[in-house]
Amino acid sequence: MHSQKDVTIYDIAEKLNLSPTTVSRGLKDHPAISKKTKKRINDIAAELGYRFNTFASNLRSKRTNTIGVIIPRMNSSFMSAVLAGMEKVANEASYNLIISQSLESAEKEAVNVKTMFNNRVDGLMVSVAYDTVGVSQFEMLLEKGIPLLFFDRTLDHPQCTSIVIDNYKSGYLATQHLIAQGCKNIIHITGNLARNVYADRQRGYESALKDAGIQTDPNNTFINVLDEQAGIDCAQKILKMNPLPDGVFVDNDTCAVNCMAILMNNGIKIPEDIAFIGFNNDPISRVIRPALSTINYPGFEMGEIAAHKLIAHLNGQQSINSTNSIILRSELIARDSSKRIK
Amino acid sequence: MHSQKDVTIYDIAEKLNLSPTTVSRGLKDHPAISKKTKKRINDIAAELGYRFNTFASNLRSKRTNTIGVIIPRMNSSFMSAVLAGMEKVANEASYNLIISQSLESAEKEAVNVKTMFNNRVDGLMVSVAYDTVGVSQFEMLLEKGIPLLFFDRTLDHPQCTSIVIDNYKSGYLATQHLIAQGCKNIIHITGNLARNVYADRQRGYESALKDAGIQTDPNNTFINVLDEQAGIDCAQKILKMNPLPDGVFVDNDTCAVNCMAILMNNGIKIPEDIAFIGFNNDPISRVIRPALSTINYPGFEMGEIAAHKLIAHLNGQQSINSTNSIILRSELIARDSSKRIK
DNA sequence: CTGTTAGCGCTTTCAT
DNA sequence: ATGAAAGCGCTAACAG
Repeated sequence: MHSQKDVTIYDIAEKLNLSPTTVSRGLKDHPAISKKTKKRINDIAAELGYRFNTFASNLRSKRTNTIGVIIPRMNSSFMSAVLAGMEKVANEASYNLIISQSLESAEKEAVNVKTMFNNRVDGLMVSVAYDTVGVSQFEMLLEKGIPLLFFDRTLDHPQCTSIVIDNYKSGYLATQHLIAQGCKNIIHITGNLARNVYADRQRGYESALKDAGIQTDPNNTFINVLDEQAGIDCAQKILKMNPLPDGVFVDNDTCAVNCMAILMNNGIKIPEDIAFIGFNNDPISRVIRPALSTINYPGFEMGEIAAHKLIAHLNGQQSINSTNSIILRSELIARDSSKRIK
Repeated sequence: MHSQKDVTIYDIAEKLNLSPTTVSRGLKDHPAISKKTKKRINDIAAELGYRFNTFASNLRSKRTNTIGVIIPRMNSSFMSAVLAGMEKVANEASYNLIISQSLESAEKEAVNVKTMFNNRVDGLMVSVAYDTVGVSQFEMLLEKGIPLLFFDRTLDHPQCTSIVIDNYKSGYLATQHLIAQGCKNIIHITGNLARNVYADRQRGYESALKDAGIQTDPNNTFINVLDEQAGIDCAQKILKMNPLPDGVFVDNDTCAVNCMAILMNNGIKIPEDIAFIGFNNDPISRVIRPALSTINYPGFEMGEIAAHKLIAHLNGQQSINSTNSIILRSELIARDSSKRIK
């Protein structure tokens, strides 16, 4: 079923009466090799159908020029933006990216870490799964000195840099905005409070209520996985409330629009009856009617900065550790779903 | 900056007075090794912080258990579903997947193919970029006997299997549905007609019109990249038409909803003035109002089947070639955006 | 059930 | 500007 024998640099060397060393250098565009020799090498390589053997190279050189990325899911425009930012920076520095998904499972995440570890990634960037607990699954990397960086959904570790937005402030601003529109009974739909992003937004939500003299109510915080079904479920839950809330802050745009759709199907007017604000500035927030107010999340920039930090570390220019963490700016985008005051 | 020396199977062997072979087998859960020895090996491995060296293994064994996937973009729910289906099947057969994006660029796609090639993927599954021309960039794989399979956006090659939906029929059904709703002046917003998916849908569109005795008009086919901006641009173009069309068939839901949003902003009523039907059954089609009629695309199933076919080939059970191509069923989902007849 | 030997294809080191 | 020698860590082939 399979291939004939592979062409190696020895085959090329033999054909040209050169050493394998010279061929290796020639193929890598090493400065010490003459232009002419390089051309001969490359011509023969093409003619013989030579292909570079990454495994032999990595085995010998003990480096892979590969950076691992583990994310919960590939499906949001936010994540696409992050990955695009990472890929841009990595490519410019001639690193490859290998990306894997935990599918929000801590277990799969641990397997992915191990695979990345065995694949000798030079460094790893992670946004942790919904239910990840502790950092022990990452210790093997740190013991070997492999730099580990968290972005968006982070874990605390003195040896790790984190790149986040100011989730506390974002939560505060979102809630404050609803209050400014006259909302007094505001629900927060959020995720696992063990995750920094949700915990910080919840704190921001609570602070904003407190600063406005509004009592916080634990029943007004809904915790779920923030997907489409969760949005639908929350809508059902809201419809049963008495009195109805007058404002809803959802930590994810996709979840928010699904929730809105069900409420509107049930005769609720948005923003008149219930004002909405989401999170992420997903493209969906712009096409839905009423357009969804949201918090802009600079994903591309986050990806760029994360990759940049990691590569700076690999080049010995800067260290990965918790003192180098970065908080990016996010901002509120007010659209029709929250505008009750004209 | 980096790590101490790596622990190898030799280190483990020495500690236990075993041969490296036995250790290698023990770590792999080889049946010929006693339970007891296996346990000793694994315990010491854990204690020493041993990590398996994929490169050495791949170099020696000349197989990687890795399947490459190249897709245009990671950002649609359709693609997520395809990848999830592939990953499920691949994992069950203990293959790893490496995924890369062409970002719709034929050039980047060719680079990705080369990288996959150098990484010795056992097989490759590709949905080609928007502007890919010819199959020459894939010839190196075929020459080495590396199986190549196309899905969704395919190329014709006798040695390659393709997994597609019936795009002709889908285009026909979508158009026929609009006609059945009373539309007589129907626009088709589609992509590069060099791509099978768009060419086939366009043929279906034309056949449906013809069968209904409606004259086809080249000006009624809009060709673009089908992203959000394209949807907006198409809306502007439609607004300038006189008379306005009464039906629009868009080959992508995301593009469709953006187009609808602009039209509605300009006072057009959907479906009363213009009926809409999209393609893919993206989640967005369900939350938008009016809900978007669309064509369901069985992405997960497509991913499963593609991976299954490729792995069957690698196991010598079945061959990858054009005679084994598969056409999956897709179906029309009628929602409010096209329902003019009650 | 366990061991010996050799070599996968490359790059590093040291030489010239 | 080029080369010789060695070895990265594993597993296949053969042996017992």
